[in-house]
Amino acid sequence: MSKEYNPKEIESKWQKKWEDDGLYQANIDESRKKFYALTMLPYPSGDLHTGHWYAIAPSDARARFKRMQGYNVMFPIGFDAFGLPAENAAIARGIHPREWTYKNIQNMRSQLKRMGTMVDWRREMISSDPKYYRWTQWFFIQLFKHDLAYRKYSPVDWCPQCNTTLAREQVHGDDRHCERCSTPVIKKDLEQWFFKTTNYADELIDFSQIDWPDRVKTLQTNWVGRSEGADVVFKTEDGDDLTVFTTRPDTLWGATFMVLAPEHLLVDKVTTDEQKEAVGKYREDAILKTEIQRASVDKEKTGVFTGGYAINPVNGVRIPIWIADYVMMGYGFGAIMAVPAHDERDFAFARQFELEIIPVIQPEGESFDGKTMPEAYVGPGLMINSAQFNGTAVTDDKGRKNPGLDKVIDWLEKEGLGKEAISYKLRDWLISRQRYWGAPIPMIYCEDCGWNPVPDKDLPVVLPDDVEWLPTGESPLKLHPTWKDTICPKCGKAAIRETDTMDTFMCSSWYHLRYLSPDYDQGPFDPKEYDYWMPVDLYTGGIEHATMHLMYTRFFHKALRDMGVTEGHEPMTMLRNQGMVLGEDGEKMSKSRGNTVAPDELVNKYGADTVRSYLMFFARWDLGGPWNSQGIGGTERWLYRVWTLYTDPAEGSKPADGVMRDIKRDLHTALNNITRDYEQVEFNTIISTLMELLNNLVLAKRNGAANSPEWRGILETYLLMIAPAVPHIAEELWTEVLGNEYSIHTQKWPEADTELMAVEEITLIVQVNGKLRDRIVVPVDITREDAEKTALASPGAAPYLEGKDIRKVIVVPGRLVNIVI
RNA sequence: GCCGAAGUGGCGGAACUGGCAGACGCGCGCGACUCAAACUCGCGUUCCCUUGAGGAUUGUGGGUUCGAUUCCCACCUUCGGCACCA
Repeated sequence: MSKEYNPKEIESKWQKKWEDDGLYQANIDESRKKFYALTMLPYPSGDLHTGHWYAIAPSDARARFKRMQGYNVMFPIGFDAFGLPAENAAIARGIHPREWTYKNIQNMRSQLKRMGTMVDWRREMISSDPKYYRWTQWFFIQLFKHDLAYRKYSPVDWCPQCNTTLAREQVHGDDRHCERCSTPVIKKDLEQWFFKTTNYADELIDFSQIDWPDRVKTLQTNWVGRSEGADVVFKTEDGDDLTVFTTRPDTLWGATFMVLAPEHLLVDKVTTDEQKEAVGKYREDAILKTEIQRASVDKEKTGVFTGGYAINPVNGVRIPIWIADYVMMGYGFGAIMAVPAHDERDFAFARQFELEIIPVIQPEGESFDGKTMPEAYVGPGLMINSAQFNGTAVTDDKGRKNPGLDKVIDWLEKEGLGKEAISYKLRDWLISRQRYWGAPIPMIYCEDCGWNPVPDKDLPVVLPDDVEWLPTGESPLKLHPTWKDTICPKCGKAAIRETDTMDTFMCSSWYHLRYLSPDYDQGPFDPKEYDYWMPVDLYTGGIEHATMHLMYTRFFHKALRDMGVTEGHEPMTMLRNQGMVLGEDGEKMSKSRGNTVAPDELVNKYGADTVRSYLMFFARWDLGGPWNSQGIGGTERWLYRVWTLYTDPAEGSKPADGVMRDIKRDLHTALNNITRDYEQVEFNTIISTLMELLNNLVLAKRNGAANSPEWRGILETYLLMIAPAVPHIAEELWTEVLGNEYSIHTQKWPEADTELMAVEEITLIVQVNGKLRDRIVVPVDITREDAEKTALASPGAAPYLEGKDIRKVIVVPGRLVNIVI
């Protein structure tokens, strides 16, 4: 048999057979350990692009590896099918978003199948299906009933391009642009639905139960932005409470003025008649500025004195109240105590407006003078000018760990002047969207009864088909003549529906639960399936969702736990991120740049196995990198050479001396390394090890190995090793060439034999002063003494030793001898 | 400014306990095959020079060590995130 390798033919043949046989169906099997492998679901944008392949194909290889290891593996896929592009296509081209979406899904589904994945298609979910979003809506209602969803009127981020509000997480970069369309967002005052993500701030930064990349953990930790400190109650001269949050209560004695955000509620009250005009003007300017864009960091501080004064509760000192836009209404209380001696921003402000600066922390050997200090001092030291606390040590530590803070907070609490407090940058999740193509928020507003959820029996609240998709800034559902009219579920009187839809991140927060039982109608998922499959054992996807999807889904599970829906509170035990495949020019792939690589064309040209293995091989998976259209020839050649190895007749007669021993050692060493690399989700070295091993196999064959009775076993093991990465060629060679029983993908992953890995001889490295001088082949079990003797006498080292005193000889058994002179 | 990741040949990258730097692949060079080319196969390929039992070399500079890509300190560059967060 010496058939040519024809990937096109064998790939479609096996894909069909695998599907017909249901080879990859994942069913509960209590006798086997489960493994839930999950990759982030794609948005059905029309075509599967290289990024999809990069995310899915190596993840599929990893899932196949776990399957061969004996795990019952579920590797599902679905579509994140709600979202703006569908609606924009409707506006631009007059196609219904549903039609556009489902056509794309159909296309992408067949593209996905050409990849040769082990996806169990019976478990597919589509988030825009009513049978799916019925449960998205049900979850919303559960959150509402448990006080985790609420409605609030507040200034919110609005994307003028997408014509909808956004969550804080979906506003990116220093120009505060929309995550989807990159248009800078503006502020609007609107009443919107929020989820109480802030309830879980502390839990969200606890990663003790999960194995996630440090990068993601850091991003989420920074996003939550926990600060420890104290709330301190100042009084205005009128006697109103003016509470501030501070991380530095130890510097309270150095507070020489206060600053309110321009929007702060007390501004009007504290402002004196003389200052009214200036304050009013500043406020107007500040509000305008927020509309355009709030201040860059390095600009000069601006602000206005209100004319009012506050009393510092720790020492009774009267200090002026200013307003300035460097204080944000959205954080803490929208008001600060300013300690210019020990805060850079307050310092800059004080110098700008010639306000008093009183140092209250001083390192030993220094003597600060508020009038001459060149900058704020933020380091450790001893408290001064602070009454009974003088001499208390202040360190660099945050919160209670810092002795100065600890003592002052205790004292504040005892005196009733303030209390320990923690502040977060995390905001509640704004989920209302003024768009059509999303899950309707299942709430009804009645003049008498207020907001009530749609009764369970009326779910899903179905999206009507007959709407106009005009980008008006109002939800298209609102403009529908009848859809919003309904009756109040409480009193039965005429009422209206919520016409906004949900953020699509709501849909993707729980999709991994729907795969468990996509057709289940007694609840969002079948508890039996949940108990068996959850949690996700390995989740793979891009890092761009670190502070969006990956945070939302963790929030979701913590909320589900508190609502009694599930027990687990971490959805994904292990997370690994892939990088991005860039264009050959090193830039992000985009149609407008013309540097995209179409996976369909690659598959036509090379076959799926070559594309799969090249994606695993060409870069570190977690980093990604530029595509190289020449490089793919390397994995193509590898597979052709694999084919030749199995189909060309044996050479020579008998294996030469040591050939079989050497090739078995190579085989098992490679197996050992590949097993480890799969476990560690490091794909590039898997392929390079397989290539290297093939080179050795070719060599061994040339030296007669193919005439050994052991050769067949070696060939079988090699096929098992390549099977997860290149499933088609492995199956073809396994069944059609070796004539083994179908299917290779139900075979067991081989185990590395450590005895066969052992070597009898090693190359002893001889160094003189750490420099390589010789290599000598010696028995592996050579004694220290013999190794030393051999090294000292070695021809490479001897000349360097002549006439020198040998000070020391380091012998590392099995590795090297270092002679120090 | 703060937080994080990464810097190794012409390129992607490897080196998994501190012990042979450059595995594997691309590219390139030479050779075989061919009328010729492509494919394929074989050999070579870190750099430098005064070409040898030579020297240098993992972003830069220091340190620890018999020995450092690996550990420590300082700095530089690139990328990502946050950004007046009190």
